[in-house]
Amino acid sequence: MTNYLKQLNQSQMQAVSNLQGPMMVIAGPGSGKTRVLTYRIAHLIKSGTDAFNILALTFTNKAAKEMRNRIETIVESHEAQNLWMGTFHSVFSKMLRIEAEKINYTSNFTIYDTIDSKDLIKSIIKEMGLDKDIYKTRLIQNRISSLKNNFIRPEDYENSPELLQTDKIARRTAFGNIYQKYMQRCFKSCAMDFDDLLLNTYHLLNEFPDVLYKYQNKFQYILVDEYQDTNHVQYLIIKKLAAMNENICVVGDDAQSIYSFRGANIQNILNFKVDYPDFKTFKLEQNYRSTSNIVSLANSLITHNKKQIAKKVWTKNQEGEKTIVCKTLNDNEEGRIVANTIDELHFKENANWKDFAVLYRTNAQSRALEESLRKKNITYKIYGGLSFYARKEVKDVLAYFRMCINPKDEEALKRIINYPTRGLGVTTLQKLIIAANKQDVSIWEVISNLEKYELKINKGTAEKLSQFATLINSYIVQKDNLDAYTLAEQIAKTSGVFYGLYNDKTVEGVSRFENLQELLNGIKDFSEKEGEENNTLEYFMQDIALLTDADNEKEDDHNKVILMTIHAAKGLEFPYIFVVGLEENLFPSMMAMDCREGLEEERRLFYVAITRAEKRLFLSYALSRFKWGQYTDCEPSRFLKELNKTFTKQSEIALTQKKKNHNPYQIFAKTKTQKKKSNFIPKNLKRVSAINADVTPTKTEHLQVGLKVKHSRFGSGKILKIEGEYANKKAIIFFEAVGQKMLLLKFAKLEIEK
DNA sequence: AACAACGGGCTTTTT
DNA sequence: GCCCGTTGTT
Repeated sequence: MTNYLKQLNQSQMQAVSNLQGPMMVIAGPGSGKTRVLTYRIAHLIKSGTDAFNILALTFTNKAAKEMRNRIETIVESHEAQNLWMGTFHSVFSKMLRIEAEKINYTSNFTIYDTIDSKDLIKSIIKEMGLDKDIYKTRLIQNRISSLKNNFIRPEDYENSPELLQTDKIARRTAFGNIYQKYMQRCFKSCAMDFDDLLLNTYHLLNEFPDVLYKYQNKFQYILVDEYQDTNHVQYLIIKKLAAMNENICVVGDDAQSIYSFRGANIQNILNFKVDYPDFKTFKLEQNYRSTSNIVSLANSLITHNKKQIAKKVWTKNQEGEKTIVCKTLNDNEEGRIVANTIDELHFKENANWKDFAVLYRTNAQSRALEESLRKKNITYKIYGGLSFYARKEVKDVLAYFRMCINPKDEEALKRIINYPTRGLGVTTLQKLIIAANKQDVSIWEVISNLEKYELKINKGTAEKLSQFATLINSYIVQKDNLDAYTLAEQIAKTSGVFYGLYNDKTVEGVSRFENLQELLNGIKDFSEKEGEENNTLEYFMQDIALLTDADNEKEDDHNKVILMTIHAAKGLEFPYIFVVGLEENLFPSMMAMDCREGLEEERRLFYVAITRAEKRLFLSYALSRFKWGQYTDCEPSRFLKELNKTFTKQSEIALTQKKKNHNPYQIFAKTKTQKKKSNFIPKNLKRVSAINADVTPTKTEHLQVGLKVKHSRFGSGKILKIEGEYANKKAIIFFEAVGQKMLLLKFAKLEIEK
């Protein structure tokens, strides 16, 4: 047995070493799921499998990257670079670029992001002369996406009386028409949206037996992470690919399924049993992440779900502190308390900023938190929200790049045809679109051959259009000869975009210009990093198309408090977790509450949130929250009642909002014992917190410079200096083990050594 | 074509 | 409250 296998427990070991045949690993939170996946892949490679023959599908690109690095370390070779590993979207877009011709695409196809696809749907609705209040873009977009994820194409839709009836009732009879037109327009633009990447992959494997055969042979071993969050099309793809060898290993946790809105389907777990009757199941139930209090708390919550696979998550870890549940007046106070507690823990427990994460249900909640953190000078980073590449100015420049890689890209063209202004306004664009639709060609085709398409435009406009075409063509000619940065810089400057933004001296304008600079810097890094073969703009665009903010981490972001939605926190872990906004209609969300499935998913989401915590967990809710421009009263979340009270501690609220010099530390908890013990602290300096509630403050009177002391964590040390008074009394101590530290004495629990 | 003024809707969650 | 899109004005 090789050395690296010794680092696994028995169930992990079994899951890693069972290489052949279909298998499912049910892995509780913190049970070493990623470990199993990485070691399993490493073990496959070590056992002689060619990395080229392994397909590993992960939930995020970041996870794939980290796993690849870890595998490389274990197998001690660069073999891991040959793995096909990444998200469904990135792996299959790679496959689609190779096989594009088969499905009548070209390999330079554009990937439309949500904004592109929204814009396209909007213009289709407008062109069709439909009422935009009945045909709401967002709704249509979601419906199209959901149909695609369930492998219902426009023709399937038209053949489904059920679906037709739904839209008939909603008076959206033109939906099928929109759906069809949307698909056609994407195709004509040589573009795929996120869902198309999956849909077309399945289409490719389904319609072309030779392609299927090729990849079935190639992927002798298939691994799927977060299997509980795969959707129907993803399921179909995996099933196809695995059909020949049946060496498929899926890993997941039904209790952590939180993406049903994206088409994720627990049914896939049940289907697995039908498709591979002789499959093996492995359960990873020992939690290595959290204290036993946190594990027990999470277990007490999830038992309220009816639908789940039986398993018992347990831990050998120490008991730890109880979870604190905190009632607050409003969202601002909630933010303030979170910020204060983080600040205090940062100091008291010598924690790094990056050890903290604040999790919330909706992105909108980040605002109050941000304000509080900023006031306390706590360095933080928000994940989610508007991604860098989604910013208008960035998208505008990228549209030029997209045009020179794929000039058929309609959404890119619409963005830049009159940016910067060149006298080609809406009227001209409308004429172009009508002509293009009529002849079933791309807009670019029309612009490139104006005389052929008999447009009713005047000579001046025709001249401007041909100038525009010449400009784009001049970029296209250069695209294969120049590296990404040189070309990008040239486009930015010669198109006039660069100077347009440069001359805008408003606050927003300056910020936009900075973003453009940042984009160019990013491209520069890319050009320098990649080899000469791969440093073209085309490769850069492929690289960024499927990136999320999480993949885009900057160096200086590494030690910051993290703010994100619970969805974004999936798969992550932090020593200190704050879950905020535990209120009815917010968490559980209003949208999800009316059906059992929805509510159970919200509960799983809360389960995910709780189980992110390693050491300490804080839950809070507000009595009032600023919503839609006014304060709304809130009720505590039903989930709080479901938690077993043995593992929580209610923090008493002192509604001191109106008091002058009110110190929020007092709010977090003021237990009765605390009041007694803290008598010697003058009132105005009383700084007490819940996290500290049952700690007796050190008698600081006897401490003086030169004394030898002992600290519970840092060991023996010598006091170098004492400063501050009363509760703020601090000592600089030199510890033999860890060096010099400044400690606030009331927290430090120092013992005097003789 | 560009800008100001106004009104409506919005909050789930994301590749 | 804020963003977005629409309308009206020059």
